[in-house]
Amino acid sequence: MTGIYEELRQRGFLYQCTDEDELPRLLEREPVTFYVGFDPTASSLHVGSLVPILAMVHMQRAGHRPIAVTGGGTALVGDPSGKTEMRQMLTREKIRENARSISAQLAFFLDLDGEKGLAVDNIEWLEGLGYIDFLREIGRHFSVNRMLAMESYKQRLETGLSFLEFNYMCLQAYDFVVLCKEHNCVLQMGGQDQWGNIVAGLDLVRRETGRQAYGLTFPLLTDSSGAKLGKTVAGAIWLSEEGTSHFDFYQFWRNVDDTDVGRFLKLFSFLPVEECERLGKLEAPAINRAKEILAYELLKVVRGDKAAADTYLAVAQQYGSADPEGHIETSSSITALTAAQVDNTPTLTVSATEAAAGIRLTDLLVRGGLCPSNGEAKRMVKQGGARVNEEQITDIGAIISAEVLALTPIIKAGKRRLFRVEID
RNA sequence: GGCGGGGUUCCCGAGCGGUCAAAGGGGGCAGACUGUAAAUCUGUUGGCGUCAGCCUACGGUGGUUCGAGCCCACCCCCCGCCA
Repeated sequence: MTGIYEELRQRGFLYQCTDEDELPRLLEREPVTFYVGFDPTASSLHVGSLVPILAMVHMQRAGHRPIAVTGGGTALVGDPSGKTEMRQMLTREKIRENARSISAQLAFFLDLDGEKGLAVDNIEWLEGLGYIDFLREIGRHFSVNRMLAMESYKQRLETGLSFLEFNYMCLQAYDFVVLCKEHNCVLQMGGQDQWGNIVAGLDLVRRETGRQAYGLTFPLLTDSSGAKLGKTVAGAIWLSEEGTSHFDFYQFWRNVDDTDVGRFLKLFSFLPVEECERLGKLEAPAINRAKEILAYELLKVVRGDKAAADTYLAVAQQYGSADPEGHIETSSSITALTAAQVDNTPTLTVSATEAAAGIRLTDLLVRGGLCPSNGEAKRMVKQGGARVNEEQITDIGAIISAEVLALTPIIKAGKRRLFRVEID
């Protein structure tokens, strides 16, 4: 059996490690308590956080103990690492609220009940810090000269960096010390932009406790065009269902670039590495099966088995399946799903009275959430992007009659987005 | 605190006082081609409206003008140099 470190490496989770020789050995030798920090800057995590989350899941499965730290304290300061400019300051209430919901989301992926893992918020120990005490005990270990030379500040030294943000690194380093003392935590993991903060943390741990700690970073997740994954104009792809519907979440992964399939399967599914690689290398139309598997497995991990099955079947019903005969081999449970009649298509319900009068197509597009405004709906129709039960309609004034509505028609905007209209 | 340079639509960025909802690029969306992919080409990209009309936008507030992103005053914020 391969070790967890090797497993993570093969799956593409590793970017940098502070000690490539010793850490793998430590991980094989004993259960290690490690931590990953999450910024409560939004009320939900988005797909960008999947890399750290899945890394934690793999680690926990291998017997190690994760600490999910929400940065309710550090978010009051704001991490300047890798950012071009200072982020909008959030209110304390908002941060607390965000921290709570993020913490709850993490508990969906990980066992954080205390024994096998735990969840903490660094506000717990940061809030009560006295300024003078902190400067004398912690501040004295930091060299401003060295901090200024760090990569994470480089960009900000050009555009501007406030003293507030400059302190961020010290606080995060202090987190590590606290976690090490209280919970015996000796490993911190994070995105590659966290390297500077993590290294500062290990240094401080050594100075304060004399213990050897480790750090490990994940690669920044980008799609093949180099753009950060999961941010679209419509907004990020969220992990929560309120933020992004099952259907949209599925479609997002179903439409990734061919060249990303294998990489994403390795990172986000629990299918064997060799299988991920084989699926990612499929040619021409067969690659679409790999994308279905990717979307299905992702949805399974993030939203659960039922959501994944229902959504896959609903989409298959609309678009067909890429491999109906089952020629492509996979260990994914997707193979068990065939021709069921579950329908998870997004649905817009309209009242019987308005249906009787007929409803304008543009109104339906807006109400169904496919277009943000009336103007955009008209544009969509005019350009031929709108379809009602596969029939293209280009008249912007078109009214969908009561007879058509009675058929619970599928309204489409473009090829990928759609919903069904039902009469109440 | 002093001097200088800036704040424009999702982002970058252009913008003679009228013809500016605002050039150009990026991104997005749609169409064609495809494989619900990529590349390419085309169209489109503030809101409302029974489309040739109205409303809201060019950091904020007032002002000058028949008329102001475009001129003036004050204020706020950002950047650079100096203290």
